[in-house]
Formats: sequence, C-alpha cells, structure tokens
Amino acid sequence: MKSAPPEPARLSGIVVELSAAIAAVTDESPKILMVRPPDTAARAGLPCGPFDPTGHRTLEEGLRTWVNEQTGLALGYVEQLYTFGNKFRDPEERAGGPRPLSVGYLALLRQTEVKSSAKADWVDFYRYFPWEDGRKGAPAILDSLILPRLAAWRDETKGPEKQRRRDRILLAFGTEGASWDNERVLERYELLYEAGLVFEASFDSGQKVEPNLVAAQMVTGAALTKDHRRILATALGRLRAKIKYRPVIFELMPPTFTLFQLQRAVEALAGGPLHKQNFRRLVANEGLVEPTGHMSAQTGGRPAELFRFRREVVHERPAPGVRLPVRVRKS
Amino acid sequence: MKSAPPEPARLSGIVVELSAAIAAVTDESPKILMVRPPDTAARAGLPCGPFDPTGHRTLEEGLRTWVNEQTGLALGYVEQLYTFGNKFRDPEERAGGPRPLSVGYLALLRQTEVKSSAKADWVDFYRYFPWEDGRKGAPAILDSLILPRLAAWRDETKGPEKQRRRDRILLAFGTEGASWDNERVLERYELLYEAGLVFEASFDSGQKVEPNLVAAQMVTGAALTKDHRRILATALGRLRAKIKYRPVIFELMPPTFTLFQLQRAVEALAGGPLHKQNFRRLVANEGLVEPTGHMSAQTGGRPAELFRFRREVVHERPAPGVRLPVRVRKS
DNA sequence: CCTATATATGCTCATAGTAAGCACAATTAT
DNA sequence: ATAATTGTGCTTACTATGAGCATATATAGG
Repeated sequence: MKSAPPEPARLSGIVVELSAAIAAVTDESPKILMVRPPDTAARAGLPCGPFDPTGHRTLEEGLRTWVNEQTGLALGYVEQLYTFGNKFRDPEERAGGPRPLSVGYLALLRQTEVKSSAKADWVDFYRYFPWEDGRKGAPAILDSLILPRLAAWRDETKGPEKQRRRDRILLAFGTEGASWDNERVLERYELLYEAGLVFEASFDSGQKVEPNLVAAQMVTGAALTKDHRRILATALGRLRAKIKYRPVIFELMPPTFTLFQLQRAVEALAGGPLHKQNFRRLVANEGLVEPTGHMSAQTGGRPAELFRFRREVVHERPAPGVRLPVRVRKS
Repeated sequence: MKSAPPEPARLSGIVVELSAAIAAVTDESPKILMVRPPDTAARAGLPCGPFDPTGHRTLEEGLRTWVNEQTGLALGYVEQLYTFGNKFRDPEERAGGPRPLSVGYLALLRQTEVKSSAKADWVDFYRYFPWEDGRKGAPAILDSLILPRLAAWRDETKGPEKQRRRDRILLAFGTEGASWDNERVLERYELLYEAGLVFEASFDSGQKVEPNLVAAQMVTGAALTKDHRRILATALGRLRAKIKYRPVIFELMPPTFTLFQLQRAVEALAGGPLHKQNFRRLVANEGLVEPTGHMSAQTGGRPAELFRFRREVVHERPAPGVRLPVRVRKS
C-alpha cells in the first residue's frame, strides 16, 4: 500500500461528471435550471454530463459544452464550486457502478437569456429550500416544523454528541440568540439530511422512516436526484457570499434596470428584506451604477430612473459588491 | 456526439490526484510543506497521491491517508480548494499519459506539530511568491522587475487585447492608482505565467525564451513541479481571504500565545504590516481571545500576557475573523 | 545606577460607514 | 379627490476604523 504508484487499472473505476447550478432572477424570483426527469417517478436534477478527457481542454470548457448540448444555452459567468466525491453519492454505485466524482459549477444567466426548453425547466430556488426564504419574515416552516424536529434529533443523544448537535444547530439556524447567517445554506441542508428531515436522507439510507417523518419530508422542499440538492445548497451559499464582495449581481440583471429592481434581485438571492433608502445609498456610494438618463416604464408608482452597471468599479475598489444592509431578522 | 451516454472505455483515461498545501507558521514565518524531489534536477512539489475509489470513502479521507503515508502527519483543519484539470497540466500527458485531474486542498497545522522528515521540508511561502511579501514595505522586485516586464508584455499587443492586459495588470497589481488586494495571489501568478516571467511558463511551453527573461525568472521565486505553484497560489489566496472572516488563524497558533505573536502570524500570512494597537483592540472587541492570567517568557521587552482562543465566539458572531486593519500600502 | 531600546498596553480623536426612519414627490387605481 | 404605490433626499444616532500620543515594564550595556 505504502507510496504505491498510480495503477491505471484500479483507478479506471472513476467517472468524472460536470454539473451546473445555473441561476437567474426573473420577476423578482430566483430561478434555477432543472433537467426534467425521464419519467414521473424519477426526480429532477441539475444539467450535467461526463468529462471527456480527450475532447475537453479544461473542465470549464467541458461544462459549457455539456450545458449547451443539453439546454442550448451559452453560459456567461461560470465559477467552480466544489468537487463531490462521497461514496454512494450516486445510488448506482451500490449496484457495482464506477465511483462517480462530480465537479460542481455555479453559472449565472441574465433574465433576457432565459427561455424554457423541452428538456429543462426554470424552477424557483426556494422550492428546494423553503426555509431559506426570509423575504417576508422568518419562514413559518422553521418554527412549526424544522426547529422542533431538530431539537428532537438533538435529544436522541446524550453527552458530548448531544452538545455537538446543539452547537451545529445553533450555528446553522441561529437559535438560542445566535444570529442567522444567510450563507450557511449547506450547513442547514446537511443538518436536515442527517436528522432525516429531507427525502433524500431516507432514500439514500434505504431505511424505512417513521410515518410522520415522511409527512414532514413532504414540506421540507422538493427532492432532487442523487446529491444534486447538496450541490445546489453549495451554489446558493456561494452565491449569497459572493454578491457581498463582487458585483456578480449584475450578471443576472438586464442591461438597464431601476434601483428597486436591483434591490428585488438581491433580496431574492439573499433571502431577506433590505432597507430601501440605505440600499440606494450603498449602491450609489460604491459607484456600482450610473444613471442612463431614461425613465422606466411605470410599474405602479412614480417612474424610476434607469441605471446601468459601471464596469469601471472593478478597477477602483478592491471588493465592490452589495454589502447587504440586511435588516435584523426578527424570529 | 449529442447527449452521448457515459462511455467507460473513453473515460478510463482519467487519473484523479489529491494534493495538499499544508501551511504552518513558525518563528513568524509562513511555511509550506514540500516533498523533496527524487533528484536534484527535478523540482519539489506538494504532497499528493492518487485517489483510490475503492479504499477512500471521501476525497478528504483519501487526502488525509495520503498525507499521513507520505509525511507521517495527521492533518487537523482541511478544506477543499479547487479542482485543476487543464490539459497538459502534467507534462507526462503529452507523452501519452492519462488526463490528470487534481483536487487541491488547504490544510493548516500548528507550529507545535511541525517536524521535519526525510521526505519533506518546511519552506517559506514567499520563496515561491517573493512579490507577495509586503511586510517590510512594497517588495522591491515589483518595481525593479515585475512591473516593467509586465508593461512590456502589455505593450507587445495593440487595441482591445492591450486594453485587456492593462486591466488585468491594474486589477492584480494595483497599478495606476488602483489598490493592492492581497487576496489576488492567483491572478498575479497567472499574469506572470502568461507573461513568461516564471520558470514554469517556459518549461511548459517547451519554447526557448530570450536569455534575459531566463535571468528574470531566476528571481521570480522558486519553481515547483507540474502546476503545483498554481495550486499553492490558490491556497495562499484562499487562506488570506479566510482569516478575515473565520477564526482559522487559531488553527496555526499554539494553545496560548501573546497578542503580538498572533499579530505576527497574521502579518506573515497577509503579507503586510498591521497597526499594533488597533489589532489588539480588534481582537479584543471581537471576543476572539481570553486572557489566561499567565505571562509570557520575556522576549526582549515588557512581558506580555498570554491568551487563548475563545472557541465560543463562533456561536456569538456571524463571521468572527481577523478583519485586518492593514496599513495602507505605500508604493 | 543610568540609559537606550524594545515590547506591552491604555487612551484619544477625527472620520467614515451603517441602521433606522422622517418627509416629500410623482405616478396609477378607484 | 383620495388612497395606494413607488421613488428620492435628508437627518440623526451609533459604531467601526485609521492614526497616533502617552506611559508601563522589561532587557542589554556602559
């Protein structure tokens, strides 16, 4: 075993897959592109395909090729997220299939480029993570179901393990006076998974779970195939982090927009309400946008000025981004 | 081609390698663990080994196993960085070898655990990135060599490509009034690579370069095998980002330490000087440390109080970290 | 002992950024 | 006309940050 050289024969049991969480914001709602399952019994999943070592010069190029073939889309902004390689992340592995690694990517698409297709749908992010949408106050599902269930899961154990579980819940969900960090999407999903509160957990383990847990799983968001919901959680967490220090939000906006549209887009991703006046001041002070001089087609109130993104900011400031003046979450 | 199913035969030409940038801080100098090359003609590299899909349950477990076998170290803090898969990242691929992917990791080790071994050495980070060490003012090599060379490389071209190169230089090196962002380690390395200013560039391309460029390469840091310097640049960038919003610096400190030792460790990684009084205020205000009541063995001046890390902070604050009050870089 | 030097620690002050909210303007729906 | 909706300017209190002064306590060397 020690310092054995690579053995191609032993290593051929690996498949490298490229998967993409492709995000857009339409009508103030955050959307993600999902490939429709082959039959109604199966679950939907992210666009993905195998990496081709002879055809693809880079991993990213392979991803772009695959997405283009599967959905017809030409991706713009693309960023590598994480490589997933846990044993049995794909159930087929149990049946003797090769070990599947998946290199996950986050891609952003402008609203204008969004079109439906025969194979893929645009689905609201929060259908998979209903507990992450705090735009209209703390999600009801937290107090009504998730936190009690997590507390029960914590109390299944004793001693140091119980303490560890308490700590993790506290950190992820901001209980016991700790604060809710909107970036900890993955931590929250993984806790729900471990506590058996999402469908994938009971499916992956193959165990029967108690009936009222099954009922609970029906309301903890829609399930995805394999570990794609985990990949998606990683993507949302990264995206929430990134809009705070890089102007990626503009990858999702049309060429011109009102400040309120911009705010709605940020809120859609961040999952919380923003203070309007402060948001405008922030965006203006950072020099992120410049007025076009035109006014928007009215949308119910006083007409708003149209702005465009100032590409020059990246040269001027070290970390231009929307450092959300998020209102304190009242739980 | 279109939507072709995975073909195991075609895909078997992939090797997945796990590589680790293992960092520590000893004597106020940032160190990285390097595996010694087999002969003096070869270049050193990061500890790494192939991923074993049958033996390793997770990628991270595989990494820990490999590092332990190669260096005898049991890693503590480990974090996945990035997966590298560019064609010909390993020169052996040109000779018909399989396509090598590498999943890069960042690991942190306490000073107390650092011991040399027969196979591996602890090397100062900045031996590979001399332009990143601004602790004693802006590195001389920037003005004397790097920036003029980059300007020449920029001026090789005309029109939009020239503008693109100017923008990239400006963003990465903070020229023309822009500010130096200590996290953009990878962008800087890649610019030097593209401009042919590091040894790996001429080696990888196989071209002869003009003699005075070779001379220049001698002072732009030590070369590493394959693309390991790129992986290392990714690691340093990530580490510099992370210490600002997560208390990872304490993964590198001994159980108790003086505030000045802590400051020196942060400076070593961040690559710039800090304002002492403000640093102390910051660390105290964030509640990152607590006094032990003991005093340090003197180190030349008034004895300092010994502190320890307060593990509880992670529960109290959303993003505890050392938000460096870095002094403005005088170039 | 005295002095230079190095580190440790407490404190001030000016400035910038942030959270919260008041006030008012310009439009549409009823 | 009036309510509702959205846009925009401005104030106020508070907090964080950058810079520096002042002083405390040690060591090293004459």
